[in-house]
Amino acid sequence: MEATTKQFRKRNAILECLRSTHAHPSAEMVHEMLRSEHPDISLATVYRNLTYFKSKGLAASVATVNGVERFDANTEPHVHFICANCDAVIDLHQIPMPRSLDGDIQSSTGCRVEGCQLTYTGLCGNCQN
Amino acid sequence: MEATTKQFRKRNAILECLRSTHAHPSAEMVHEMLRSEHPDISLATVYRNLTYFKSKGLAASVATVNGVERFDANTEPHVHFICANCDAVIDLHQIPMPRSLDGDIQSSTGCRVEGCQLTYTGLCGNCQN
DNA sequence: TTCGTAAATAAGAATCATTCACAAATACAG
DNA sequence: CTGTATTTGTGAATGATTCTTATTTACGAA
Repeated sequence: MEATTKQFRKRNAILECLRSTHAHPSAEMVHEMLRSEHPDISLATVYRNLTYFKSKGLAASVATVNGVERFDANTEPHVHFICANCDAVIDLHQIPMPRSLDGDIQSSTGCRVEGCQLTYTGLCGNCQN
Repeated sequence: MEATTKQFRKRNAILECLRSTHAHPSAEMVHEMLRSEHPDISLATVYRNLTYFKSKGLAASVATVNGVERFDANTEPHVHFICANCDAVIDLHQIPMPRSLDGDIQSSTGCRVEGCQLTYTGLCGNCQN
């Protein structure tokens, strides 16, 4: 059975947790989410595996909010909105990534563009009262 | 005379330092730059005043590179390039801020857009070897 | 000037997120 | 079953940033 063989290997649990949410959790949040099912999981294990997933292209860090890194299992580049009040990180799938000027950047500055991050800030619906 | 009255008030020195560069320095870098002229300046003073300048709209933090906050005295929103190798933060004045879809974001998600950060990553000219 | 008060600072301790070191537990090949 | 490589928990270490406190400096009023 699947279930019995993964008494161990919390790595899977961490990735599944990341994949199960669109909240772009921090390491701390992932740890908290897993504590009910894996009461003995260590915060270091969460950090260790998040770093590992990043290196394998299975996860990405999408922002640093108040000094805390936020992760996403969706590694397709996409745009985010960050609420200045509640620190929510929200996907904005409807906004395109502005990559059409990469060539201009290269020719005018010599910089070779490999990635791009577009992040809007403001107040989310809930925090506008 | 101006010069004599500012034997003290390192606050001015910090702001002038920030205004004199386009390197988007970290607090540590500002501290380092000022140490020749103000040998006794404290790192806490640099942090304190950078926070103060942000609150007064005289400076902005433009990015977090490897966990380190980077500052700019140019508070006009503009686009940046961050070199993945040398951590340089470079202005890209030729790229426009993508703000034309703010209304779409508001209507489709309820999020009220107040700011925006567009950051490209890759290798700067020097680091391409 | 001299005093009193408010603002700014230095120094170092405290905090917080993240990483590291290492020993114990687990997986897995032979 | 045995030996080796991987994964993990624990707690210590690190590094950036903030806080505390006493000191210094600025500056207005008497």
